[in-house]
Amino acid sequence: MRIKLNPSVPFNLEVTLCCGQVFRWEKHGEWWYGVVRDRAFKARQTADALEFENADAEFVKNYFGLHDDLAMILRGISRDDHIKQTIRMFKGLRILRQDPWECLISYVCATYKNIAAIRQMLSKLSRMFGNKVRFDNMDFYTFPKPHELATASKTQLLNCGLGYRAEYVHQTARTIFHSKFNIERLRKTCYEEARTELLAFQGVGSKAADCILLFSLGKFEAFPVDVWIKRAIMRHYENHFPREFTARIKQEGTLTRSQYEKLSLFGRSYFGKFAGYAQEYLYHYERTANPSFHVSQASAKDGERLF
DNA sequence: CAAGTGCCTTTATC
DNA sequence: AGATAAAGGCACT
Repeated sequence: MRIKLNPSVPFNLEVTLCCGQVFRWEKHGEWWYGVVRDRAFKARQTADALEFENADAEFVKNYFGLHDDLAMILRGISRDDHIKQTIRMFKGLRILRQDPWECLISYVCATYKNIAAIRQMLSKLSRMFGNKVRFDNMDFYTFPKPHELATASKTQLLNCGLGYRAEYVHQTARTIFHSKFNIERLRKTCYEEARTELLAFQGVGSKAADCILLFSLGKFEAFPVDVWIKRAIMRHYENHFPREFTARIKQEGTLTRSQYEKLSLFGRSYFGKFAGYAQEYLYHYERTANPSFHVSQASAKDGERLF
């Protein structure tokens, strides 16, 4: 099956899957393979279409955010030359609609880890607690359900490389399972309210909450601030802050809660209601513009480890 | 190749 | 409010 793409609907599958918003996609040959909820499916992009198998068109459009009017969004966030530069380079990067539960656990695991390590943790978690799905003569695994992680032992979680995050995942999974918490419900609440509810979970701080809101709950004003975004702001938007503030931020390693809120609020007010899109373009630019990124991509073993 | 650094930070405590 | 420490372990330098 295929979805016809035309130039007025920009989409770039490769950039969308490689920009660091999602961790479990794998490329085998020409195709990208992913597991979303209970279904394994594959997709590839040709000159004028998005081709896919084992999913219906509406599901694919929804998952890849093809309903978002990206051209309009990009016009809206084009506030200065730097963001325009990132858009020129990565036009077609879209924010996925991930499953909120998987997204929640993913970003609890993601704290203070690099992307390669995050991929490894989530892969092990799925292999150990998820269900095997055969597709194209390969084995894939669904992401474990709340009850599957709630009943996981501490030792098993540690074996997945979670470290001190094991406790957070355990706690959060139990809370969700026992209270029958419906994360999807947060789609209908406003950004602030949904954020407050997410922050109540163990292991979810400001940064993780903003990622979950942006990547799975349709809160496009969310502007997650990690080390890369902090660097991007210091490099290109320093003059939007008092000198004393930026001086302190550059010196210290980690952001305090109030420093985080200031940077994130800047993003929301400067870029507007689709600030989250701006964040992804800035993030990907900051990571790939760093020369060491290209070196590490080139030297990485193909297939399993990376993408 | 060993040792060091950094990582899409959060929590607990003072 | 802000400062401080601790938390594993993988990947890269």
